[in-house]
Amino acid sequence: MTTANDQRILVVDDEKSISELIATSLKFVGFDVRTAASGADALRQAEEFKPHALILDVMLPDLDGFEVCRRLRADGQDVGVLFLTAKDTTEDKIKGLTLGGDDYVTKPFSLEELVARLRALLRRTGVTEIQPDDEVIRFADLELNEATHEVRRAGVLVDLSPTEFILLRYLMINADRVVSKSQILDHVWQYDFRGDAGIVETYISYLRKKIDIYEPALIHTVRGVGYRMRLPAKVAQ
Amino acid sequence: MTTANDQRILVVDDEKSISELIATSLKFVGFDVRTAASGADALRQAEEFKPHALILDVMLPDLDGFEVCRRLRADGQDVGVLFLTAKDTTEDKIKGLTLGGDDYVTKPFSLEELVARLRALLRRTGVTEIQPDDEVIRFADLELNEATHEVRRAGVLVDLSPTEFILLRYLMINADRVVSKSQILDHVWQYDFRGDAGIVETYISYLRKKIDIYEPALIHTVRGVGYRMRLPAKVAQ
DNA sequence: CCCACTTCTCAGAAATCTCTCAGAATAACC
DNA sequence: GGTTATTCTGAGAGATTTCTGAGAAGTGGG
Repeated sequence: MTTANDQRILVVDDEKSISELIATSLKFVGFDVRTAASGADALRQAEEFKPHALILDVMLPDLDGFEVCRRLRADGQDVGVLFLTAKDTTEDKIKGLTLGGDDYVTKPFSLEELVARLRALLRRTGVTEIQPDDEVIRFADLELNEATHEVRRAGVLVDLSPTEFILLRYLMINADRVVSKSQILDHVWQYDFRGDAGIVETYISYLRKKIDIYEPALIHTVRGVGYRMRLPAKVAQ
Repeated sequence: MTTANDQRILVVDDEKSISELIATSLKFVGFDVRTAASGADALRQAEEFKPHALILDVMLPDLDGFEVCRRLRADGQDVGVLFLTAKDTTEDKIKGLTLGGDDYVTKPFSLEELVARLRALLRRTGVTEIQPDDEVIRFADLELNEATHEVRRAGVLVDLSPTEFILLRYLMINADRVVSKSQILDHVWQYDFRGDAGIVETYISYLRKKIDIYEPALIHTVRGVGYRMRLPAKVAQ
């Protein structure tokens, strides 16, 4: 399911908890990951690691992220960059980032969102072969389009809120596998969410009311374990 | 979306931030770009790079842009030139010196505007294969003509301000995809704009009052993500 | 110099989303 | 069948995002 890609990503953040969180997630979905904790370190590692993309905190102890990016490019390294910014980063700093295909995500983020954005960036910067349909995830008669943000069930447009969209994508990516409520919480919600896993139940309920009003139901509860997106048919086990 | 074209553009400006900004944008939309920081440098590079067009600041440390242009032509290089001028450059000066298919853009510019003008120039100077309808962008019953700057909805002429026009063009070029407010800001507004992304909301509102008074509405908000131009309820697929 | 137009800011209204909570429903277990 | 643990779902408070009108400031034409 998680396509083998072997693309190299360099994650740069001085908070180790953050860079490791990201690194773990990215490795899990198949990327080849390294981390750096400072701008200088990032430049050094980029040199030899030749990453396809960077995930780069703009707030670093030495050089800021923009400077790192500038130097890399000056150096001829043509990598896409996904910046991490604090929510209150002034807009003019962020300005101009989306021009070369770069993008930014504000902290705190959800891992699903980060990965989705990273994939979109890799797609744009053309490191990977263009697969036009790459932006559509399908399961049964469910269809989720990343580029247009459209979701259809049996061809009918379904309107989802941002969280519902990310949750559904997570379920679809993990189709046929059981995912626990805490897994969902960890991936779909922002990493600083302090609430209780009960919210997942609420959102599953929202989703069902929007996409499982059609037959057959696709979102199934696995009592005591979590949820699983699947078709009914399966006879045994 | 970004058509492959492989046309060579030489960007000449002594402010590195400007030439890099332009280069990044042009590369992203598929041009083959080089930069030069002085008139002499420009002449040297033009010699070997054989660009299809130049983007040329008129204010250069050594030779001014017009002189560069003159020498290139004297040298037999038949390239189109898009001049960059300060806002207070007298118009006569420019008009007198821009021959044939040349054009000029005043600083600060918006990147969408720059790219559009560059494309128009390439079209005129015939470096590229003629795409007759290239100057009219259509979506549903909306029609935007680059050459005449006319916009029609359902055949009816709609009067737009300059910013509205550029914004609408950006939305139409990206029809069916979601574009974020920062993307819009980066592409449509002048690069020195210091305000916040809220202005995009205001202009979307202006546009809606001018083009979405007709049914069906074409400009749709994707909450939490951005805007998207689309027709309603495409049934299947 | 005035007028028309445009750009941009701001702030309140409207829309929508997030999250909590608590009782109802369901499944599991004895 | 009764009991307990788990999940479902509706209601609602509060937060966030978006929309829009009003007006200040800037620009260019006549």
